[in-house]
Amino acid sequence: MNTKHQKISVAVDVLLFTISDDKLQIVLTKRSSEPFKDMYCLPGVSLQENETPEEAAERSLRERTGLTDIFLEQLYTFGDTERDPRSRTISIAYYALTDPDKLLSSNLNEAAVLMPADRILSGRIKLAFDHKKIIEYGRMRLKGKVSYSDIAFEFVPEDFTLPQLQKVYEILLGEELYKANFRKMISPKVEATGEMLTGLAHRPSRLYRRKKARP
Amino acid sequence: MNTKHQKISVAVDVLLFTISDDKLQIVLTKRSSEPFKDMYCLPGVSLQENETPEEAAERSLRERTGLTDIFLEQLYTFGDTERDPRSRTISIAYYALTDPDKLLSSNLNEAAVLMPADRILSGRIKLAFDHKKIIEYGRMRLKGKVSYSDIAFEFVPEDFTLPQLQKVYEILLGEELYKANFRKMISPKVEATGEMLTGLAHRPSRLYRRKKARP
DNA sequence: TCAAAAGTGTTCCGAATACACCCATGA
DNA sequence: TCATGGGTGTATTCGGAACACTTTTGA
Repeated sequence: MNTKHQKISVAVDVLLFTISDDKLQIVLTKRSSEPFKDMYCLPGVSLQENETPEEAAERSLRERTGLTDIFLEQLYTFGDTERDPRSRTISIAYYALTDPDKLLSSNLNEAAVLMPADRILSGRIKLAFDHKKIIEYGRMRLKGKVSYSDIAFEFVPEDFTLPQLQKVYEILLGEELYKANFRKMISPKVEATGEMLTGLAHRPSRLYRRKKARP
Repeated sequence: MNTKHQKISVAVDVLLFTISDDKLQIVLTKRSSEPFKDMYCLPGVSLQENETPEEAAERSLRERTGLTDIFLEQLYTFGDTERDPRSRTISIAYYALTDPDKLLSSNLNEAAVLMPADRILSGRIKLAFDHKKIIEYGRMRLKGKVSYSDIAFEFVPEDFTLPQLQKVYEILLGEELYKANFRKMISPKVEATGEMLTGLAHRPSRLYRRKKARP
């Protein structure tokens, strides 16, 4: 805080993950103006003088997807000097997680779409700015966090079956898991609701709920 | 990126950890002007238009401690609206690690001091801005990373003994470790130099070096 | 009655924990 | 010769990986 006291633009971009269609998906919006007109990018806002970065991220989420009160965490701050061709802009990136039911039931802005993460990461879809880099970083973080935290629960509804939850873990980790071992690992964290999920051409599965306290 | 395109001040603050005197220590500088005149704070600079946040962090390190080429990683971006009483300023915080020998042999700026982390975290030393919060966050990250990465090596010289390295682990983790088990855990990561550290009133200890490749 | 997926008990293995002991030096 | 800390082998425990099996439904 001793050199020239410059002011620069600060964006807050949100990387909203969900899992639907057995794939990890990301919410993107289409740019309506230059630069990168008509290309997809992450939903973002410009940080206002009177709001915190987290509030800006919540605002971005609310405006684009109608979602509130979902998992939201700061990801990383991207500050390459050339990342925005208009003017020097840094981006404080956040990532958010939601189960797809919440996403579809809320009023998803017409300009927002769901895109499979694989399609973006394989480079088949080009994104504006350095947003592909942000997604790569977020994908890594997500994978890293699965094993030592409970973020996987953010992708399923309040009541879920263990096979559903196992599928979420498998998608996030990118590998198949053994059913018996997965259940042993997860069982201290969940409790049966007593309900069943029926209607499929095989044995019905119990519904579970995330266990609250840890006494 | 659709609301008012405001510009705000961006600081880059560096949390430089080292271990000396068997304690985790942090480099602080004393503020020479208002606000918070004469209080300690983290060394920081104002992000310039033509540099990345990482470059700014390196610049701050170089100016205050003369250190270059040490471990440096982005920590978190702090953006409370009231964190700087002068004007809206966000801080991109980085943390850096070094062994104390490098720190002392380099020209430590006269305004910079080493302060034990405990004294700051216990609240006995008041810091300017929200820098205590930054340190709390950095301390957590440091502790979290010890177990699943090799950051502990950053705190010892190139050649070190296993008891020295064990002490580093113990300080970072805040708990004592069993010698035999620590050695089994660490041995795949180190190789003996063949040298010994002698001169103490007990059996000399072998010197080790960090193993490079992982074939 | 059979395919399909849910659900469970048991063995196996390796890594982390705990324990017990020996070794080399300076004073 | 002994206090001090360096250094090492072995038993034990625990959790994850792997395996084998039973159960319940719709078609």
